[in-house]
Amino acid sequence: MSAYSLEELRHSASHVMAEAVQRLFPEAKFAIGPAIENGFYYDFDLPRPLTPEDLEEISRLMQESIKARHPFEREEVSRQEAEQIFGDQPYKLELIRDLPPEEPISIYRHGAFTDLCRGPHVANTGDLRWDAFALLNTAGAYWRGDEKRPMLQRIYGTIFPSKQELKAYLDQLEEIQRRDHRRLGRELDLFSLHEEAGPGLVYWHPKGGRIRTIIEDFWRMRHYEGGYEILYTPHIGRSWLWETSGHLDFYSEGMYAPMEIDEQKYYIKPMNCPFHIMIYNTDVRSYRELPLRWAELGTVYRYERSGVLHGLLRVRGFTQDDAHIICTPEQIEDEILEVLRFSLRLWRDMGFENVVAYLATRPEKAVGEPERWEQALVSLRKALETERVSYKIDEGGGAFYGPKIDLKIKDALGREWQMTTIQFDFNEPERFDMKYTGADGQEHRPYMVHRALLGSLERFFGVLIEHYGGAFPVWFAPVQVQLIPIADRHIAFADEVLARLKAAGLRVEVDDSGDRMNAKIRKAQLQKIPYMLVIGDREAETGSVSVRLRTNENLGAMSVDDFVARATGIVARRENYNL
RNA sequence: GCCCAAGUAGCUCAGUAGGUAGAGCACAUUCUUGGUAAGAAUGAGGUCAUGGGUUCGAAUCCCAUCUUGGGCUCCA
Repeated sequence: MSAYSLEELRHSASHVMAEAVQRLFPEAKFAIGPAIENGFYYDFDLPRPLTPEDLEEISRLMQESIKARHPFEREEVSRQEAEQIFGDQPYKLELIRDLPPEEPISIYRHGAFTDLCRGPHVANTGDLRWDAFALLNTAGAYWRGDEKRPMLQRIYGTIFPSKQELKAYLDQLEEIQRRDHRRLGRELDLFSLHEEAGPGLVYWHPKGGRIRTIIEDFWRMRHYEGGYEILYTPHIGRSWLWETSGHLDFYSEGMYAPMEIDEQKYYIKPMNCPFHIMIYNTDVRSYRELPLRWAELGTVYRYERSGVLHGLLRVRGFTQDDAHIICTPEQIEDEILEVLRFSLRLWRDMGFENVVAYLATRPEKAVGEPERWEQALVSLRKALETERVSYKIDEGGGAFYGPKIDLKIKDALGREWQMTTIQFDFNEPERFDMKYTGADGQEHRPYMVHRALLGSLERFFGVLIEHYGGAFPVWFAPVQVQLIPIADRHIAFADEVLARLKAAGLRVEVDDSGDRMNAKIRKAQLQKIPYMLVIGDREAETGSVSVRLRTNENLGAMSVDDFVARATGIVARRENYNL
């Protein structure tokens, strides 16, 4: 076992990889090669694009270097020496120029390769295991992440202390692929996207629609319980609305181009807030009415750059589970706390237990009085601390119009997804001149908070699919029960069972195809249907059903009533799994 | 938007000295009525992403466009 940290292993492996690339391309220019969360990468400027064969060759050369047991040697050099050593390496020269003058410049050598590097590294390339690393893929990456600077070629790889750990990681990557929502969306017939009909626009199929309905119904129920009212607003609005909100000034790149009707420009909405504000401003508001909590499943369209679209996770048309909370300064702490609680509870109900919060504070350019920012921040921080949510501070990461909490949700594979956002808005209340009359008879500016909990239904659906690997909890499952008559003569009894299960509120289908029972089971199994009820002579005679679970467990025969009691109980308790 | 790769039947994919396309699954019809993850036969199904070009001839070579994938940048 290695005594080195993963970081040391990975950073060292990136040097070994760079050495291999240098052997393959003597004219290569080197940029940077750090260790990252799950591995390492190195960026190169190369004379031609890399091919998969190149990666194999680079792997082979790396193995050679590891087996050759080159020691890593650290040396401190003067700035002048460094500039000489890296005289033909423009990216390294740029890095050297940007190093703070007081910091010593260190270089690391192993074999014939020398790199500008702070270290630390393993003592010897032989401390890396030749069978525990893998080069994963190549990609383009801008020098210093700046899209105006040259595009370099990046190679991603990873290394672990042992072969077993590498294998576990590669297995996990495979599992991620198996759970990919784009793949499951097709296999389970949940949704589709159509390039010919417009990229980034989602089509929900009947089974996806079922799940969406369940989510929406549950969402509405919870919101009414939580003191929200539900709004419906238009999908388009005249340019006046977007000029007033400021979106045309600072967000027009993200909006679909306007259409012209009666010599007026109409824009498809990228956000719901101005519409909610229109409703607020239909009346003179009193502090007695506040807080107002107005929610909408609002479908918006945003122009996302073509390269960023990704399945359901990044789309151009989506439905936000949006809400705006409008309240007085005195109410703000309670309201924020309540939103956070409400959100955490919703996530638990959906089967997500782990959340991490990010608290984003005032950026340099911002609107709104500092006292309001301060009060907002205090209320956000207090809510997180009261609910004992671990959080990180994102200094200056707030929007120009207000501070926010973002919640990242951890899925079954430990991946974090940014879903929930709770944001103050000091911009639009000003622009739309929102007010209320206080107890003092004076006009006041209310606080307004935007919040989207699931984020967008599309994105949430994508994460939900991957979280459960398509095996949805019974209360979500589009088909909960598959009836499997063994032969045609059993269809009549199956139809009877169908009627009884439907009457009990279960989503159930009969497989009356000419397939054999084995094939019917296989189909249901692949569709990840929680319950399969086999119905043959024995069951028809005794009025029972034979219950099989998608976990491959066979519960044997039980009466239809017993099955209904069992299944409806699990649905009512919203249990995540089907046992 | 940028770099690289890819686009052949509904799906997964084969099809390189350029000679008008193939498999498995799915689908349809027929036979089979079978106790816990694939019964059998037959059949239908493709302007090889789109538009140009080279050629006697293009799925195959070249160019452009669109889309998808892996990343980068972006995500007030």
